[in-house]
Amino acid sequence: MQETSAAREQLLRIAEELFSERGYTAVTLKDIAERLGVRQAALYYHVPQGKEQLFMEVMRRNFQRHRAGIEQAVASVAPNLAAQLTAIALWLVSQPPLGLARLARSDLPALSTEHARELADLGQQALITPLEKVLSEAYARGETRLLDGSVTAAVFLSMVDAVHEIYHAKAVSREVLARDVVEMLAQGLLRR
Amino acid sequence: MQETSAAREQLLRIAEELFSERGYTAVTLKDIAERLGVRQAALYYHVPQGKEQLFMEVMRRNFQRHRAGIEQAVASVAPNLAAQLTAIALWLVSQPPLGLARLARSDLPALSTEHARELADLGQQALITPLEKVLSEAYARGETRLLDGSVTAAVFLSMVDAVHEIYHAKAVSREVLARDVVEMLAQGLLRR
DNA sequence: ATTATCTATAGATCTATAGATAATGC
DNA sequence: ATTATCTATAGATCTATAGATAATGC
Repeated sequence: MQETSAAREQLLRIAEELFSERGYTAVTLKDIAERLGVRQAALYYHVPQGKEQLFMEVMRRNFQRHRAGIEQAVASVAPNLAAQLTAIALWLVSQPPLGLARLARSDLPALSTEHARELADLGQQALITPLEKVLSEAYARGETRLLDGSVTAAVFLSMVDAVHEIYHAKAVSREVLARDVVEMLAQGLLRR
Repeated sequence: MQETSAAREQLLRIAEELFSERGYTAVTLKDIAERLGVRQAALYYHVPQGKEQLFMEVMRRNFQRHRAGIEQAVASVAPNLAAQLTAIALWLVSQPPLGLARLARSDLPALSTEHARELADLGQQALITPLEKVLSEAYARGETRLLDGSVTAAVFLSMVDAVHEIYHAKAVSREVLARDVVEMLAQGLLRR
């Protein structure tokens, strides 16, 4: 692991904000340096291998944080699907947007194949696998119909990610939107 | 309207494929020219104002086609929410991925403010508004609980878009995934 | 001596323009 | 004459490297 100074920490924080917002290809090192208030070349002191290394470090932390955040969210509520999905959704909307579709379609193709594979794996482990677990346990408790876990997990993540988009246009907090979206998925649109 | 030749038509088709897959910033004119089998400079014969114009023309058509496709999908089935959403979903997964989140967060910021606004408006008219109509009519028929139409519309679109992602990883057709996703949303995950 | 920046710049890539060329249609 | 390409290249931008400078910590 790379040793870490306050300045380096700050760089990773800013880089995560920008990469999460606009993605790997749309963000330049100059954009990041400007936000930090330094010259573009100064970034290379902290990240000698350049932009791709910076993105990889940011994403590794990002997924690691999500793995912990989701685990914590699930453990903090009763073993009940709606409660656990709500807790996960609230965690996710408290963080920068995931943008998994953009990551897969725009960002990963711009990286080396090894790095692309690594991030795909980390995303799987941090996000899909924990959700599959929550879903399969809910099924075992008799809460849900039979579902394909990985499909449901991916759909859930994309719904929650949409909250970040909707939030820009609506005068409602992300928390309220997150709860609405989870209820929508859990209960369904149709009257019963 | 620009006059249109077979070669120009072909260019717009290829450009739409690439832009839909990787987004505005990640696709270069050279990428498009290579797929077409011509030199990068040759594109300027068909699109004298360059990359941004090309993207705008591609997206205008794209949204126009979706407006017609969704209208047609809705009209082709019984006035029943599940049926209409399924028809819309099947239409959407038969087309290149929308990637609305990437459009909003990565692509629009790279365009002039006028063009960004135009595409945001066209997306609203082509996708959100028709879905809101379908939802509010279903509510009027007593089929659904009370919902926020624009939130539900945005969530639906992001779920359906996720099908393109999931499809890469699963040995299931987009059509089957689309039906599963709509049923998931209509019925909800929980047993009743 | 180490840490964290800076200036300057090379090299690559990307968009866009200018002018030449070849094929087809009148 | 028009259509559709080409080669060549200017200009802008982006990543990355080299070497200088200033501040702090021993």
